[in-house]
Amino acid sequence: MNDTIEILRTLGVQPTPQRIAVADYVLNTEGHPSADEVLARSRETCPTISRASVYNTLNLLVDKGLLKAHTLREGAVVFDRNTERHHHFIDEESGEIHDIPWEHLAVSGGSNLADFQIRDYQVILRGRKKES
Amino acid sequence: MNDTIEILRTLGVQPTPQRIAVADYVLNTEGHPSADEVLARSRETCPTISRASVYNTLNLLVDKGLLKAHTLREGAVVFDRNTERHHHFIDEESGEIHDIPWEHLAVSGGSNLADFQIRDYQVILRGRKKES
DNA sequence: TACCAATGTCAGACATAGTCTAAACCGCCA
DNA sequence: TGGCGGTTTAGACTATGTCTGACATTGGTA
Repeated sequence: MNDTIEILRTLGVQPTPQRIAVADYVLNTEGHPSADEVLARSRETCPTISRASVYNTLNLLVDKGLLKAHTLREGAVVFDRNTERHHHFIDEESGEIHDIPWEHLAVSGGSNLADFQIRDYQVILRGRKKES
Repeated sequence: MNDTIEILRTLGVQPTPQRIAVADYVLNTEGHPSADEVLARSRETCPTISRASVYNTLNLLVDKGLLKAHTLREGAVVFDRNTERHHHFIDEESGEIHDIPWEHLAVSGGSNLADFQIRDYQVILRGRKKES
């Protein structure tokens, strides 16, 4: 919470209660929430926050590089506090999205893609998470 | 066109003018059109077709396995007549989506993912297509 | 302290993707 | 002719996301 305020200040962003509520949740979750989920969670600590402020803050954090937006789900963008390169596993039953560390998979054969300048890539896996 | 009618019949689907217009376009394009693009193109041959019929037909073709739906673009699902396994390259300037043949890339390291039952996967590449 | 400009927030309007519904329509068969 | 499925249609509806213009808050300056 105090950390969150500090982070916002470091970015040169005024730490308003609304921004703190959004950042505090979204930067401290392992999940991949949609804007709607962020809105709901932010209202727990800042009940009057509006949809517009949530979108503003999320887009701000993406611009500042603290957050990544992925279009992994149908219908809604999800936000990911993990900004390092990584892959994604999507559980087709629960809809849950799990991060897969970059080192866990290797992609080879890029030399076949001479026509393309590749700036970024990731593997998207789908299936079911085993009970654990 | 006659082929398209035959394909629909084989699926046990009544070949109506609307379905023919949709299928004829979407099964014969190399691109990755959104529902909206399919609507516009279908109206060239069937001017009265409605949005609902386009969605109905597209979903029908997906159910029947003739088409795949991908959430690669923000805001809209795209349809892909290529139902074989393959990867995707997304041109970040033009937004164009290109198919990458399955054999052109290899993904290794799946043994690190013991917690997951993987049913399907693909590599998503982003960057710029070189002039050719 | 008082003021002002800049910055933020808010509700609601708007745009767009997609689904659903109820009525009309069509081809077929009696 | 009349009826019966299956199909299409316009429009209502939902949801995600952006935009706008009014209002609130903040920080700086005197």
